[in-house]
Amino acid sequence: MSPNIDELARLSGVSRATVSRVINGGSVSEKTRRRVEHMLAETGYRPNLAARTLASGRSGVVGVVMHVDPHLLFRDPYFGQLLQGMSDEFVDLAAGMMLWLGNRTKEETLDNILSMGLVDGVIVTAHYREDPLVDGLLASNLPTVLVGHRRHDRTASYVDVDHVHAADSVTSHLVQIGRTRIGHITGMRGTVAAEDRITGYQRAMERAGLPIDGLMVDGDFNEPSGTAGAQVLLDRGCDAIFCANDATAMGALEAVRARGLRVPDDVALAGFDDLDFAARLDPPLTTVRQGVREQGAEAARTLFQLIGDQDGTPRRVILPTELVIRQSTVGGVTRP
Amino acid sequence: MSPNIDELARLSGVSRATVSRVINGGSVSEKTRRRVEHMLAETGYRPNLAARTLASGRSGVVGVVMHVDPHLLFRDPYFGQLLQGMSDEFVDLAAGMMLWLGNRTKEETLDNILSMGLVDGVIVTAHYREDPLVDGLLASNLPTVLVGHRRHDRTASYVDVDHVHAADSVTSHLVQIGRTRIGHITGMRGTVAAEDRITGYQRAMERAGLPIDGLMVDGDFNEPSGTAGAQVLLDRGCDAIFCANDATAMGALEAVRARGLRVPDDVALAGFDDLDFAARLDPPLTTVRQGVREQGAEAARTLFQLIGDQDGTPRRVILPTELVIRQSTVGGVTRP
DNA sequence: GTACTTTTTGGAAGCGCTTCCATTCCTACG
DNA sequence: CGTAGGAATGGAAGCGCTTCCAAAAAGTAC
Repeated sequence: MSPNIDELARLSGVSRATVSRVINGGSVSEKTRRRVEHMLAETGYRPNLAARTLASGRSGVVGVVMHVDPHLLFRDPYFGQLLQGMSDEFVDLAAGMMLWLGNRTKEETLDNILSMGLVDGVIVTAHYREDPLVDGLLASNLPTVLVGHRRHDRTASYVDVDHVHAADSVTSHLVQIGRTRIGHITGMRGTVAAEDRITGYQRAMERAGLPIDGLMVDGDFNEPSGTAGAQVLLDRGCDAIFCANDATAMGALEAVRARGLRVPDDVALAGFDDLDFAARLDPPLTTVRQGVREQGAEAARTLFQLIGDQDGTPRRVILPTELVIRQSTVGGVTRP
Repeated sequence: MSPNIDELARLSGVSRATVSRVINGGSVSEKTRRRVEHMLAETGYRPNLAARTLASGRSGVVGVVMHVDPHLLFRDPYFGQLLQGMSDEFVDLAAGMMLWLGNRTKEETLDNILSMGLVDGVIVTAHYREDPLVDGLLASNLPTVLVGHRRHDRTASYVDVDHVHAADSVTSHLVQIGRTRIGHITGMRGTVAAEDRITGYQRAMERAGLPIDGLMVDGDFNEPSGTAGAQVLLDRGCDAIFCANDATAMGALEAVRARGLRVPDDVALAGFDDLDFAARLDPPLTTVRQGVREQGAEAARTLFQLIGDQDGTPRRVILPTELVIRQSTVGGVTRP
């Protein structure tokens, strides 16, 4: 169908090697370059990726692995946004993107990815502290960037935010507005995000000299767990609840409402993520903004640096977060 | 790193051709096969995809194109579910999946896909009646399956549901429960789904001899447009509203509530999609179930048939829908 | 045992590209 | 004017695999 490089060489009256140099930026005289480029445009020539990959060892295709429970995956806008951030950046970098979701066991997925060969590197979401898929990827010599990190990955490259610090700052905010019985509904235990946010919460409470016994209940990052958790915490007389994420906070809000309590007067509420809906809740939710799209884009850029470098020096990026204070904690200010 | 096929041939004491036959299922004697397979397992040999693609012209990688406004893409669970359905099936089919989202203009995306070469075929969401990306893909000789279809794609392969019929059946249901002022909040105009659902609505109304003047307002498949649309329709005295999808219905429900009206006593409400939340709404929403995951899986299978067949006979699949009647139209039945 | 099929195997030619190396062509300087 | 040195170019090898074709081996029927 499409002409091949030999045909193009013939048409432009140069050798196949020269055409390749024009395409890949080798040193070619201005005159020849112009001539070949003209022919390139004329024929609409598209290099064959397979041949190119075979010869050069680079495919220009990267993999993204989101091995997540199918029911959770796109319920939480987090993953979609992350994917979009990466996709955007890959387009800029002129790279193709392969995607693996969690259809099988992690071992099978790992095997699929490695069998595929082809990809120059992968980005993988690393949300759990223990994850054989992540371990396998790191063990293979495929350039790998984690989104989220486990403290013990000393040699891994990753992009993440400082969950401990962020959770500390939300909790401290709750302390500063005068709350003393501050509860926490955790995220899914075993995930780095959940555990680190717990650490941040505990740290802030300890510093403030406040007790935390019985004020922490397990959730799972989903709305229903927020409702259930809030019921428990309200029974225990909390005047503030820090929820592990916005979805959980939304659930908690429901429980608070159901008891006829007011937010923030009776109970202050805070979340984490700053998803779109957080600002539209009634009252608007105090939360932590972590630029999810930006994390995706940064992971993509990091992966490319990794692929570009021959020395496999790991690269770690911690992106900033921002405490966004809204009416769910500093109320009174009612919008007209 | 990994051994290549020559090394394997040497180790098993056969020719390179024979190893290839063992891997790809050519005719090989039982004895040799066993010997080679043993060596295959022993070395953990993984064929090089690029070389394979170059030699055979088949990559085993397919593309999925969801060129959708970034803000809409993963807000609506539809796309995520579709993607999961495809991904599941592709894993079964031992195929890799490349993904393109709507980061650029459709023309640029088209060019990206075609430049990539590599993919054996693509699945593309075809939601708009006019779409240069879809046109370009169909014009290229790359095997292409549409999810959703435009009536004029006579030679295209697609997977879709019968929106007209489904919308007709919801509307008829509203008629049967005795409503006479039945409004419709449309989906995003210009999309096939929106237009076809309008047609179904009109058809049912006409058959029932009911007027539709002023009872149709434009929406965009999103929640806010449901709220706005419902306000208009309530002003015009509707006693039932058929919303173009569940998200819109959720918005409409809010508007109805805000006026202190009861569902379904004062206003019956129906949606379309049967997303997870539809059953959990208060009252649970009458809607049309279209198996989105199943659509994705079916599209994947269809694409593989298309790739497998040399004759490019187009394949069209219309998946069934199901009217799911819940308390938002036949109320009174309150759950304990 | 021979002649003829049928099955199994190996040799070799590519698939379309990159890249190393040798050659040719300039340009500039002695 | 001759020649060294650098830039531009072409030739050719090779990336790892599939697949066609012919040769060898193994059956089959007489």
